[in-house]
Amino acid sequence: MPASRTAASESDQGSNVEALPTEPRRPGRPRDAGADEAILTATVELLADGGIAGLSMDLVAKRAGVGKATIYRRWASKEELVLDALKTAPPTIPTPDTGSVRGDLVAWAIALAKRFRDAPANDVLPHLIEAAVFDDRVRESLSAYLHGRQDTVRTILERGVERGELAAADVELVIDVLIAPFLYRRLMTGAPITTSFAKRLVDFVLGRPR
Amino acid sequence: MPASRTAASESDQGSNVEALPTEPRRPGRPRDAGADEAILTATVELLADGGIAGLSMDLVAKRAGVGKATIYRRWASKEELVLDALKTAPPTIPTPDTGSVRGDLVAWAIALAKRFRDAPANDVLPHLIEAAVFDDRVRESLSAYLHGRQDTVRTILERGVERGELAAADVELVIDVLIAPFLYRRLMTGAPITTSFAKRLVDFVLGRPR
Amino acid sequence: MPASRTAASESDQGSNVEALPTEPRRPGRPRDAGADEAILTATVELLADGGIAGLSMDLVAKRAGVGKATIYRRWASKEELVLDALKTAPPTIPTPDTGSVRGDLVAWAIALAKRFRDAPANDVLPHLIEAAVFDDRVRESLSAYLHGRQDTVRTILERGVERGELAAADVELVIDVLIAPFLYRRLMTGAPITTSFAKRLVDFVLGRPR
Amino acid sequence: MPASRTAASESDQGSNVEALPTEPRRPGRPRDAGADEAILTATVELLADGGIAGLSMDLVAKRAGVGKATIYRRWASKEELVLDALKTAPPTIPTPDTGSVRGDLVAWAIALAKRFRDAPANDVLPHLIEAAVFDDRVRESLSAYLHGRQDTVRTILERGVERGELAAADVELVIDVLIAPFLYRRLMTGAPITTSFAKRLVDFVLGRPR
DNA sequence: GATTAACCGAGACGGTACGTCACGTCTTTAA
DNA sequence: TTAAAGACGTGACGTACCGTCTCGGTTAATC
Repeated sequence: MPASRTAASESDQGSNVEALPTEPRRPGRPRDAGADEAILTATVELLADGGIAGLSMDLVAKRAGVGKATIYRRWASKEELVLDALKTAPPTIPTPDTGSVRGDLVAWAIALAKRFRDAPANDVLPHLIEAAVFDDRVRESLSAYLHGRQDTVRTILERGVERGELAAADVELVIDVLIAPFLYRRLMTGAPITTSFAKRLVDFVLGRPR
Repeated sequence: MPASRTAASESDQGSNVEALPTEPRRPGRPRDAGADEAILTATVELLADGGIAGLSMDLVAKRAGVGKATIYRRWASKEELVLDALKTAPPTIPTPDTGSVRGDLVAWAIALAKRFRDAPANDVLPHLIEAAVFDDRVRESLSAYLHGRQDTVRTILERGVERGELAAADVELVIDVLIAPFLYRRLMTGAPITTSFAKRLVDFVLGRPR
Repeated sequence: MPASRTAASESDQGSNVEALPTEPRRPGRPRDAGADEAILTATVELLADGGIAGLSMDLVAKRAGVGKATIYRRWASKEELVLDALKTAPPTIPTPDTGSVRGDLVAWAIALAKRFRDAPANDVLPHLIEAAVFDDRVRESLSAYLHGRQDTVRTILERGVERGELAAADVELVIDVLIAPFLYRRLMTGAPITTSFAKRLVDFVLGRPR
Repeated sequence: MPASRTAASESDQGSNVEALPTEPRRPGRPRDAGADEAILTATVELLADGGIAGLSMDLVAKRAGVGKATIYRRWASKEELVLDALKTAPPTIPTPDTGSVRGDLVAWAIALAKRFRDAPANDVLPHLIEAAVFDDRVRESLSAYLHGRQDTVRTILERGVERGELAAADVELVIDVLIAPFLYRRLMTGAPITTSFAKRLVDFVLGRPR
C-alpha cells in the first residue's frame, strides 16, 4: 500500500469475508499503478546516488517517465515521497536470537552501530527531520517509520519479559534510551559510534553484567 | 568572539615572546564592528518569527542594513551564521543545586522537558542537523554548540562523583543517555515530553529510587 | 446547427427526395443533445466574466457538468468552441434605414464605434486571431464569422446601388475600407474610436459631402 | 536604448552640452550591457525559426547564457521582450520617390502587399495583439511600434501636400484607411492580398485616376 | 598629503528548483 | 458508441534563494 495519501484513504483494512459492499470504486480513470512503482523506484535510485541533495522532483519525473503533476497527485511534497520510498526498501536489522536478552541486545546494537558507520547517504533522515517541522504529515510518517524500526528492540525486550529475565518495566522508555543515543551521536554530536559504545550502552541499560 | 571565521584567523593564541602589543593589523579599512552585531541581531529576530524557513540571506542583509557580501565576508554560509546567532542568545538551563545528584538531575530534566514543550517552532536545530551533513564546519560548530549544552549535566555528575554519591563510571555515556531521548522524541518520534517522562528517565539512569 | 464539426456531418441539408424516415442511425449510445447547449452556455458565461483568460477547458467541462472528452468529441479545439459560442449570442448591429446610403452608413458607423468603445474586455477576437495562425480551421471559422458581420454594410451598399445612388463599383473593397480601420484602432494602435472618427470615415469613403 | 523599461527611465534624451548634473547613477552593480544584447539576439533568433510558438523564456535564457531572472529584471513579460526584439531588427519598407503621390503610394502598397504575402512568421503580431489586451505596457509598445511603421505613408502624404498635389486633409485618417485593410485581410478575413488589391486600394483612396 | 588596500551598501549575476497550470489524450465503468 | 470522471505526459510559467561578483565610495595605516 505505497501511495494515495493525498486522496481519501478508502477502505484500509477491509479483509472481512462477508462480501462487504464491494468497495466504493471511484469513477474516472484509475491511477496508473505502474506509475507509483516507477516513481518510487526512481526516487530510491536517485536517493542512493546523491542523497536528498541529488533529488529533485523534475529529475524523479524524468527518470520515472512521468509528469510532475502525476507525482504531486500522489504525494503532497518531496518529503512524503521520500518517506514512502524509504518504506519500500526497508533496511531493518534482523531480530537476533541468542537465547538471552543481553545477547540479543548486544548483537542488535553492534549491527546498528555498524550500519550507522557504513551508511553512505545519511542525509535523508536529517532532511526528513527538518521537513517534519513544517509539515505534520511528514511528522506522522516519520514517526511511524521510526516506530517500525523500534519493533526489533520491542520484540527482544518482550521476549525477555516472557522468559522472566526482565521486569515488565517501562519498555517504551528503554527503547528510547537504547536507540536515541545512536541517532544523537550520528546526527548531532558527531561522536564515534563504535562497537564498544554499543556494548557499553547495552550494559548500562541492563545494569552491569553480573 | 562572534565573527571572522572566514578571514585569516589573526592572533590565534598569540605566543609572541616579546609581548608586542602592536597586533598584526592588516592595512586597509578595518571591518565595521557594528555590522557583526547588526547582522546577528537581524538573524535572531528573523529566526524568532518565521524560523529558518523565513530567513534568507537577502532578508538578513536588508534588515541589518548591510550588503550581502559583508555577511559572507564574516560567515561562510547561512548555517554558520545561524549557529553564531544561537550562541548570542544562549538559553542554557541553570545548574540546579539541591544537594543530591538525583535531585539535581530531576530538576534539570524537568526544566529541559518544559523548555522542549514550550519551544515555539524549533526548526533551527533540525535545519542545522541537515546542513551539518554537507558541511564539516557546520558539523563542528554544531557539535561544539551541543557540547556546551551538555556541561550542565556534566557538572552535576562530577559533583556527585566528588561527593562519593556516584561511581566515576562512564560519564560521557550517561550524558548521552540523559540528553539523547529528549531530542529523539522532540525531533523524530514526536512522542510527548512530559514531566513524568523526565522523572522516569532520571530514575532509570540512576537506578530505581529506594 | 452549432455542433458536430468533428464527427461526420450527417444529413447536411437533407435533400432526400423520398423522405425516408429511416436515418442512418449509427449504433451505440447517441450523443446527448443537451450537452451541446450546456457546453456553449458555460462557455459564454465564462467568456463574459474573465474573457479568454478565465476560460479553460477543464472549467467549461466542470461548469457544464460534462466530461472534457465530450467537448473534444464535438469541437476540435478551444478556439472552435469559442467561435461557436460567439455565434450563439450574435451582437450584430441592426441595419439602419434612413433613406440614403450616407445616412445609413453614418448611423451604422456610429453604432459600431459605440460598440467598440463599450466592449468590456474584448480579448476574444485577439485570441482568435492568434489561434488562427496555427489552425486553419479556426482561420476559416473566424473568416466566416467576420464575413457575417460584414453583411450589414453590404446590404446598405447594395441598396444604394439599386437606388442609383452609388456606382456598382468595388463593393468588397469598400467594405474592407469601412470596417478595417475600426479593428485596426481597436486592436492595434489603440487610437480612440470616436463618433467624429466614424463620421469622418464615412465621409471620406463616400467623398466629401456636398 | 533597448532595455530598462522595468526600472525608472532616467534621463531619456539629455544630450545637452552644458554639463547637466551628470546623471544620478544608481548604486549597486550596474546591469550588464552585454546581457541586453545577448538576450535580444537570442530572442530574434528563436523568433526567426519557430515564431512565438518556439520561444520560451527558458530557451531564451539558455541560449543567451543568462539566468531567467536577468531577463525578468529587464522586461516584465515575454511580450515586452519580443517587442523590443522586433525594434532591434526593423523591417521597414523604404520610402519610394517616384515624383508623384500616386506613384509613391502604389509602390509602397505593392511592396507592403508582397511583404505580407511572404512573411514567414506572422504569428508574432497576432500574439502581441492578444497580449496587449492584458498588459497596458504591451499595448503602448505595440502602438508605438505600429506608429513607427506608419511614418513612411505619412512622409509620402506630406510631401504631396507640400507639392500641392493633395489637400492637407485628414492625414491620420488616410493613413488608417491605407494600412488597416492590409492587416484586416492578413489577420482576420484571410482574404488574399494581391498586387491588384494594393493598386485598387490606393486608387480608391486618392479618387479614381484621371 | 598621497597612496594603497581592504572595507562598505547596493544590487545584478548564473544557476537551480520549486509547485501550478492548461493543453489535448487516454482509460475506467455505466448507460 | 457515448457518457462523466479524472488521470496521463508535456512543457512553460514566474518566483525564490543561493553564493558570487561588480560598481562607486569610504576609511584607515603606510609611504
